Amino acid sequence: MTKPTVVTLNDLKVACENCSLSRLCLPMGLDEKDVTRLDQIINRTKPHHRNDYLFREGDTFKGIYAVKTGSIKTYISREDGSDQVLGFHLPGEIIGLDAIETGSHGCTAKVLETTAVCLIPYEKLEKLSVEIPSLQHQMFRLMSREITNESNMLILLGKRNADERLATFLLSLSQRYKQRGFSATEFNLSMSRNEIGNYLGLAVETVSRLFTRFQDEGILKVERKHIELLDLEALKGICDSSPRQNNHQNSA
Amino acid sequence: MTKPTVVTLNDLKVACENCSLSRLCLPMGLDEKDVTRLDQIINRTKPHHRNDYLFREGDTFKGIYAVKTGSIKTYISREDGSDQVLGFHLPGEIIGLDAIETGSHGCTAKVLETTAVCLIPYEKLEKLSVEIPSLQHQMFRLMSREITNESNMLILLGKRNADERLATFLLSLSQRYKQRGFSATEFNLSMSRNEIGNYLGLAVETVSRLFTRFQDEGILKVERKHIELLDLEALKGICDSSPRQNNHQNSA
DNA sequence: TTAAAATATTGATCCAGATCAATAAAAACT
DNA sequence: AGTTTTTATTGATCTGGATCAATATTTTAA
Repeated sequence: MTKPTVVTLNDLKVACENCSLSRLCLPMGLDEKDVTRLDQIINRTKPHHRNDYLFREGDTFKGIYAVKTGSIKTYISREDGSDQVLGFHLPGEIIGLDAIETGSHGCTAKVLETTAVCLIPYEKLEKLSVEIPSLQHQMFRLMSREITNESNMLILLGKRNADERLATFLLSLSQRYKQRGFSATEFNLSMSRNEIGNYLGLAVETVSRLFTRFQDEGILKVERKHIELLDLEALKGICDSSPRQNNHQNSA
Repeated sequence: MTKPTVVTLNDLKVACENCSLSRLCLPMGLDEKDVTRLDQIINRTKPHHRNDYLFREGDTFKGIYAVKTGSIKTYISREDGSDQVLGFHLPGEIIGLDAIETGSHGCTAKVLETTAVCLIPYEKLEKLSVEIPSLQHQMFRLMSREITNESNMLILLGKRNADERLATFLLSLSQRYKQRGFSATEFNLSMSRNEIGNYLGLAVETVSRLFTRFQDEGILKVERKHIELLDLEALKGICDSSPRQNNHQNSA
């Protein structure tokens, strides 16, 4: 509490130990002293604005980013102009872990709304992880979670129909907002219908029609970007409904 | 070279330093001394046979597995009996990284053909990674690569048509076999058509028809599980062909 | 060796969701 | 305020690949 270290007002605004997200973010599980050490390697910049790039495909990898406020989308472009949205990233989430192996970014990170991020320089982070076992532990956990998240998306894209995809997407946002202390049932979408469709492997028209239908069915209320989830149970029901793709593979 | 340590014949057969895969696997980038330390925590078991499980969904996470010989599939089951194959794993590849965060396995690993694996107990590995920075480095790299691989699958499932999916799959196998010193153009599929279809988000009938068509077009020769790739360039052409999904999102 | 079960192939039909098209409504410029 | 551009909605049509169905082949069991 009464640390003797001199901190400026500016530092106070941004330090991990004063950040409400630290229990979700990289500092999770670190003790006070170690958080301070981590803090010292982190670069904070002024807020980024809509359509800014945090990094682009092919950029040299400098470090991973933690979202503080706002939201980010990551996507991969193909030469023919088609994109694949890989994810939407909310406060407390980490971006850029896929670039560690190759040393350059394999996707582009674009700002969806005014957003503040922390840049954690990777080389320093790796050195510090050797010195702070709990930091290494947390890095392994974060990367492991990322792998699990992507596996879940593979199921979504490989096996689920349009209804299930959108319902799962909305519930995911709901849960993540809730974890962050926001309403689980009322929020604004920072991404367009097009981006949602792209992420979910659906055409924009399909997304639009689904929103309309879900609203007609009383499951939610949608007006432009504003969403109100009226029946979470119904949404959950949609997520794991139809038994399609009954492949008995080798049930041995 | 002339290490004074006493090793039994059995040890010799299996130690990382005598394993031809070490340049692909966990020991990559470690010096001789560190490989020996890593070796000491690794458990080797007798070969597993077709349809054995390495671990099942929900099992307590003990450690990660490195495939030595043979092949493994990982998949997630749903209560309704439908599965999603997450991957096929060849020698030198690591399985189980997704379980680090939760402490229990989120997918099942099933043996496709007689297979030898190394089990690397996770707690010991984490401790050792603090002591051996190059091991921590390699772990970060491996996990990062896993994230990249899964991103690539997301594109495949989200945006590519059936032809592109199968062509990409075959080329991936080709490259991975080549890296491991096997033929890039002739190999046996250890998985069924059903499993391929499941992995690629296609019906088994579609996979079967594609094999037939690719053969008719002179791109490959297929007989049951045996594949001969006759025209790698044609396959590559199929992988990045059609410009579908021309979404101009926000081209800002 | 034969029987039963699993796996693969091929053909016919169907449908969820893509694509095409038109309009409406916001947002961004001027 | 008006004009252009982007984004969203709704309807009509089309199609890639799923599903259904029948048969053939291979593997496993007995």
